[in-house]
Amino acid sequence: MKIDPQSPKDLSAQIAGAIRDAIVEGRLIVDERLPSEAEMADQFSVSRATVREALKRLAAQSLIRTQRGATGGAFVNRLSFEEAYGQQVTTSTLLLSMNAVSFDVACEARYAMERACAPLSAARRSADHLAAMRAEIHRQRQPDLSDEAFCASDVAFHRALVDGAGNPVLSYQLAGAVEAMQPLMNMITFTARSRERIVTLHTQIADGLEARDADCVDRHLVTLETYTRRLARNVMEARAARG
Amino acid sequence: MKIDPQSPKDLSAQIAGAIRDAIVEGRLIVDERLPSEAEMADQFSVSRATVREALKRLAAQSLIRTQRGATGGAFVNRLSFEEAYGQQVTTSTLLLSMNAVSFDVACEARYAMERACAPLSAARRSADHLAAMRAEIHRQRQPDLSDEAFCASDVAFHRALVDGAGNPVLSYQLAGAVEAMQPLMNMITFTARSRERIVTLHTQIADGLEARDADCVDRHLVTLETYTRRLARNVMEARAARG
DNA sequence: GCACTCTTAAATGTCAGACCATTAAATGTC
DNA sequence: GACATTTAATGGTCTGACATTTAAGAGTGC
Repeated sequence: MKIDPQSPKDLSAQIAGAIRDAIVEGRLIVDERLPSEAEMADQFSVSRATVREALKRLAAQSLIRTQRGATGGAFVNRLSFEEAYGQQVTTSTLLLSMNAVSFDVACEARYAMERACAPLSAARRSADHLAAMRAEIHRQRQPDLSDEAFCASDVAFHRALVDGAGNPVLSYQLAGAVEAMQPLMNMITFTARSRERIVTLHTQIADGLEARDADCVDRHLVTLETYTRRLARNVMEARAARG
Repeated sequence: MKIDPQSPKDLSAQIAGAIRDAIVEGRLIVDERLPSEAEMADQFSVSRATVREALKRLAAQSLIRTQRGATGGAFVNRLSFEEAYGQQVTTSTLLLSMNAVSFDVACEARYAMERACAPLSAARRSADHLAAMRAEIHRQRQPDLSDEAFCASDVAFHRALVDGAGNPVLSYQLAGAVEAMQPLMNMITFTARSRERIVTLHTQIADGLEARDADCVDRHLVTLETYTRRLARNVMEARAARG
């Protein structure tokens, strides 16, 4: 692994890139220990501080983990679905909030993906998944539930639907889409949302999954999407008229 | 923004977390300049090196960018679809390669999402998207095309299909799924793949999009998925028998 | 021989101070 | 007014030191 001291890029960025490539290409395998910071500083002919900055970059992406002490060091980290999921949510949330993505576009993407899960979930959902969804519906019926808690329960409901497909890759991919929508959803939740309507649709979706009726689930997901998008449009128009 | 010097976590991780939260919650807005490294070192009562390690963590996630010079500093970065796309691909690729995700599971997730795009793409694809797909099909017909180039063209074809839906959020989400599959696909490409069969299916898909026939596109995507998964299964079985 | 304590060494985490490189604005010069 | 020079601010890098954590080894008592 070599770096170019004349490159316009930071040395720490070059070093981080070289190590990242080695991991992606399999030259460094999971749980393998990297050389100590001092050794790498020698190898790359840079100071230890520069090596450390490179390692922090990799740690921020969960590519390595560090341990202190005698047998410590930096180790190639096995990226877990949990970690990947967290990064996915953060990235998606920022992407939506920073790029003025319209509610319509985000909503369309979310429901398109969720509908892709519906047939798989109808075929494979376990009793546990169904119970989780019923529990969230029950919670959503409590009149004294705060708006924030209702939103969180809504996310949990859809998460259970997605997990029901029994495909961890699909769950990971959809997590970002569903969770990143929550801030956008909050914009309309506090004004015009009819909880009763949503609970009814959730119940119909759960019923469809219980009967393993993919078409039924799909139909009601479409209805939910249509309702949500119309709601958002109304709120936007009302705001435009007022402002 | 405060940090706890007694916390078991690294100071640089705490500082990075505090700044990240400020960005996610909107207390720091796009293109806003952070205090200089020296000022932050004062504010947090840490050394400049520690602040720098925190900033590198944020830079690795594309949350900030830095500029040198008199009016330089660290600025909150507008996360572009391009950057998010790149991170998504890296994360997904590592996730699949490090967690022994079976080809079947990854393939199912990928085609489930791609099929979700099909109706949107059939309705909205522009002439440009169609032309891009035809061009890739033409390339795939060249007998002297290397296996790597065929794979890349395959990815480009499906990317054009997804982009045809005209939803950047969907394109971003699917990019990881499609590109992350490529290394897995390579495992079978060099042995059993029939280019003719794949080119035929690609042509039928493009025809369907040209006719704006969503069902036709979906049907042939299913066929492509089935073919791909059967191919992989055969290769695995052959390997198991040989080994 | 076993269990316990102490020492030691290796590694990361942090700090302080210095210098370099880059950049734009301020200043000077014609 | 246009151009060249200086200057100050800032990130990038280096050096050397010390603190903290951790596991292994050495020593000690029974």
